[in-house]
Amino acid sequence: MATARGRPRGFDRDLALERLMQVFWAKGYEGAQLNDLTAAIGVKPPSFYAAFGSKEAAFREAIDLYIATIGAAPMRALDAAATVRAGLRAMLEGSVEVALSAKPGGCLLILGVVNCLPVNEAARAHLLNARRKTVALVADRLRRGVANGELPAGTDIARLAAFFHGIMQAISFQARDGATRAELLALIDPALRALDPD
Amino acid sequence: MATARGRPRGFDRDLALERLMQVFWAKGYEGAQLNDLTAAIGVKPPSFYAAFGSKEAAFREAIDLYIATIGAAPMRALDAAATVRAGLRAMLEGSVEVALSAKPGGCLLILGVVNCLPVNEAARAHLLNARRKTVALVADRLRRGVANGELPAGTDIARLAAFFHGIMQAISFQARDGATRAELLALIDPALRALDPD
DNA sequence: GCCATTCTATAACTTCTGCTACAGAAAGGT
DNA sequence: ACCTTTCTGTAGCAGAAGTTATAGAATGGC
Repeated sequence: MATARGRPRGFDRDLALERLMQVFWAKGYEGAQLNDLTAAIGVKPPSFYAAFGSKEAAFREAIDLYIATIGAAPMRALDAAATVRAGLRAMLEGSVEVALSAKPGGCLLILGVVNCLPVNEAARAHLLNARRKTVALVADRLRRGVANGELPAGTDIARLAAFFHGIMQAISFQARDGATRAELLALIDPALRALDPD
Repeated sequence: MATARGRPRGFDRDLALERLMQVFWAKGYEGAQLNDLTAAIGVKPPSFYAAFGSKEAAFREAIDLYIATIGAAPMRALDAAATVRAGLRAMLEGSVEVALSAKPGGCLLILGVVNCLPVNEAARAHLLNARRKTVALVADRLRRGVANGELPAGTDIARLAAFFHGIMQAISFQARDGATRAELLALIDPALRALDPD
């Protein structure tokens, strides 16, 4: 083990990353300015760059942290439930809680970069990739439902996965627009009708 | 009628506004830089400012034009159809066409400003207001459906209106993420299940 | 022809962006 | 004690953002 050389860092990097995540969550990638980021850590730019490399690298780390912590709960709920329907309901209810747990609300993976300058296309691509993984997890759960006979054999997995991901996007967007918990939860029942037999 | 005094404008203001709308549509409010806007008209900044006042004023005009032209078609289709179900289907299909009719896709009212700097909060508020009007139009159509007996008397109008607006948001987001026409249209049938009787 | 009026282009301004050169401070190695 | 290594704050970089002062060009009115 190489012992720590040089002057030790004056702040907790893990805690700092958590705060960076909060700032990116609240303001989006481009809306989060270096001022906001460094102020949230209580540190000057050189320390920020020494610890995280660049704004984009910090964003990627923040995204990974978000996926591992905040975003993981709804997807775990999806898998843990006994039935597909209960799993999707739990996932969507979890998404509502996530969307309300920060101001101004919504999912970082969905809202973090929507429009961006060409310079920041890489950050957008990183989020797009994360969203695709979300859809894949929903598809996996649906596939399990077909395998164990809960859903009919001819079920269009991709279509339903995209649909329920669409409901998550709607929850995020409406939370960002100031919807209440009751309003967001009210989106779930109509959506679950998509599982009804023909 | 006061006759035109002074040097006449060297470009067609209406055509220019249409091009500004296209740029805002493609890049969003903050993503559309003055460079892009003036280049799209073929004009230098002072002419832009003489004609439109400011970037934000131009955006508001572009939004109004979008609502009156592009955005009006789905809402007209909603009203023109014989039944609520057919109207909602036509509205959503129209939204798909709108979302695919420009690159990189999606609705200007939904995606034009998502994250923004505090300075640009007014532009965001302008779009938020336009979205509320969309929801109100859907609610009106649902109310007509209750009035003529097509929907049950106890129907939760606000809930369903928010839900179908959520589907429009999902269409916009997924179009922006590169979904095909078939994928976007596949969101509609599951959504219309929300109208099924209990 | 000359005036007032209005549009246009050149060129710049102010402000802010992400980022960094520099010098000093705080630690371990020897 | 001294060197190396690494973090820290001050101060400022180059570039781009939206916007505008200025001077010139093009029209109608008289």
